[in-house]
Amino acid sequence: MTETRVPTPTLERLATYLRVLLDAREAGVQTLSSRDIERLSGISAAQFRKDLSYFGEFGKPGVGYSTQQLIECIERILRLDREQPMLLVGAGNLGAALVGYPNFRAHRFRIAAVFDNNFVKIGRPFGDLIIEDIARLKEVNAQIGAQIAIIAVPANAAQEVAEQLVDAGIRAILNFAPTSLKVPPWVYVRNVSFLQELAVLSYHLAQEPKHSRDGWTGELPSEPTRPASLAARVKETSDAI
Amino acid sequence: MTETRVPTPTLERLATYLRVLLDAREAGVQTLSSRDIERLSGISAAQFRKDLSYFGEFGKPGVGYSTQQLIECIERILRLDREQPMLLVGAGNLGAALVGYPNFRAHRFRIAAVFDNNFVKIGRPFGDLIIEDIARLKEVNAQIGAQIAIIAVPANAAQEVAEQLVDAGIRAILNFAPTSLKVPPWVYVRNVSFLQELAVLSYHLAQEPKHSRDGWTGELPSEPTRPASLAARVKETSDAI
DNA sequence: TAGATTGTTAATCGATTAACAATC
DNA sequence: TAGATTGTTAATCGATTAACAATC
Repeated sequence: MTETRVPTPTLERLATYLRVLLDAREAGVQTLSSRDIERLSGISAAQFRKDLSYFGEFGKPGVGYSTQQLIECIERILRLDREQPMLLVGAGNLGAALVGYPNFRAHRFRIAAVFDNNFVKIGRPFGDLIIEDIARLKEVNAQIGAQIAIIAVPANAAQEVAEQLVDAGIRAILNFAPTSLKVPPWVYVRNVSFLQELAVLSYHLAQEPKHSRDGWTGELPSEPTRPASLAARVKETSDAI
Repeated sequence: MTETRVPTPTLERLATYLRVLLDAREAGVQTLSSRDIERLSGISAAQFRKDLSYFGEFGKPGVGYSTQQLIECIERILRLDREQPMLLVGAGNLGAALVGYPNFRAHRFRIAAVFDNNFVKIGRPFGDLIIEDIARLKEVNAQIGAQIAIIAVPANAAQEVAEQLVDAGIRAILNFAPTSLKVPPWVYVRNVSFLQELAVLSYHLAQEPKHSRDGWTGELPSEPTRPASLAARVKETSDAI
């Protein structure tokens, strides 16, 4: 692991590689080449190798990468190899979706406590948890020791919440509120904005499609749809995210 | 509007500028300079001017930008100046959060129909809507004419759903399922991955904080917390996102 | 007018892609 | 060994930043 700064896009792609590798392991695949990763992820083989090169050497020339070993390496890099307790602030619809999100557990993320300032909600059950008073944030986190928090409150409350989180020892925040948080330099923030995503989609509707429909055969360039039975698919979708 | 390709980061920032401008208008501010935008958004004045330059000239040298006019221009660029019906697929927790998301309306996004394949859910109310059978997707959208759709189903069902959406005339997809969708070239996809976001946060916990705590006074570099009364704040937070 | 601020150009920075010697 | 595929270097591409003439 050299001391070069790792580009953020590289870190984001690491999570994608991991997903592909986990699928491959599930399917019993022992080894993958960078070309295989390209096919499965849509990210170029060169990009994949360059991304990994920031962290070390993980493959064998002429052979490829051991699925199992690479999974372990990426999990270690991303710190997914240990339990990661998180605080959730905001017991609304979005909070409910996050508490119920099934995929967190597989990556050892766990929402350890949920907070709100609405006295009607405090004390009520919320998934497996009980909604705590936001005023008890620091006190509760003294027990939990979470370093990651999720902000799922309205924009006008988010800055106040962020300051309380920092005071409680949080060092990384996932912010769903549409506002720019001001935090000290040792706290890392990532913003998720549904409106921003939709706005970018919306912009692209205005653009004349550069690619015409002619020539589109319905053939997918690679990785055809998995041959799942209708029954299986029905079962799979039955519980939406 | 020149024919230069607009960088995606520029489009993403446009949504941020708009948010700041709407706040400013709300506060009665008539005019803003690029420096003001920098202070309010955290995005540099040079970046802001460069971003706008892809679309035309909107300011007056020596004066700045008319809040109202710039809002209108950005809304037109992002197509937020008209009603935008959307389809939602997946009536789970996340779908519920999206249907209940209050900020969509302000930007003229509207979830016009929700679909699921779980026959237990079909026909049930979901927010203001009734959950429709996914099999009726094309039929229903023939009425609605939505061009944007949101996928909020599990990963293993997402590709199948995407194909049905494309068949129903959808041209832009916001995908919450952790999988790479294969779609024809005239369909624009954006992915939102909670796990990816958390993984990047998690990585940063491992890094030794380059910025020490020393020298942090709690003073925020700019835009101090709004002076809202406690009562006001309590009211504000009472309904989480 | 003098001061402020724009829009744009040029310089810098950073990320992606292509190519290939090393090596399994 | 011959073929395949890695890790890395150099070339390309694209986005951000800085600087400044134009202009209100």
